[in-house]
Amino acid sequence: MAYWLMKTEPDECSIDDFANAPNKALRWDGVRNYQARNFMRAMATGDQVFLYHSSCAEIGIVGIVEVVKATYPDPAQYDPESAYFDPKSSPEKPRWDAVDVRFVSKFNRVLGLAELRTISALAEQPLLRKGNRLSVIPFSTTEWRAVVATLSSSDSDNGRK
DNA sequence: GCCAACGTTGGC
DNA sequence: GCCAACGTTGGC
Repeated sequence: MAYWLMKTEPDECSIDDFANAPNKALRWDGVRNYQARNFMRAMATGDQVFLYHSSCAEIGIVGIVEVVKATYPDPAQYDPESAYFDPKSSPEKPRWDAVDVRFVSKFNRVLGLAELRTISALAEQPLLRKGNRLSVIPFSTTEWRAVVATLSSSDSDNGRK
C-alpha cells in the first residue's frame, strides 16, 4: 500500500463532500498536469490519501480518503462542456486519467501549513517547497506516520472523529 | 489583489 | 532544441 496527498480547493470539493457521502466512491478528475497524472497512474486500490485544502481560509491537511478504483481515462477530457475538456484528447488517445476515492476520516482540526513545516520528517516534502504546484504528491511511510503522529499527540481522540 | 514560481505553448 | 511569452497555481 502506498501513501499520497491530493490538493483540492474546498469551494470545489472539500473533505465534507466526502464525509457527507461516507460510502460513496467519488471520481477524482480534472488533473491536467503530467507529473500529477503519472503519480495517479501509480495508485492502487487501498492506497491512502491525505486531503489538502488549498487556496482557502484554512490551508492544510484536513483528512484521509482512500483509492477504491485505480486509474482510468477521465471522461471529462472528451466533454466540450466541461472545464476540463482537452481538444487534443480522444477516446482512442486519452491523455488524462481519473481515480475513484472514498471517505476514510476527517481530522478534528486542520493541520495547517505552518505546523506542517515544523514536522522534521517533512523537511524534504515537495508539498512544502516554495513554489510547489503539484496537486498529487507521494508520501513515504515515514512522512505519513509523522503527520498522523502529530495529530495524535495533540489530541485525546487520536486525531480523528 | 499581489506576486513568485512553475508548466506549457509556439515561433524561430 | 531553445527560450520568451503567457496562463495558472497558490500563499499571503
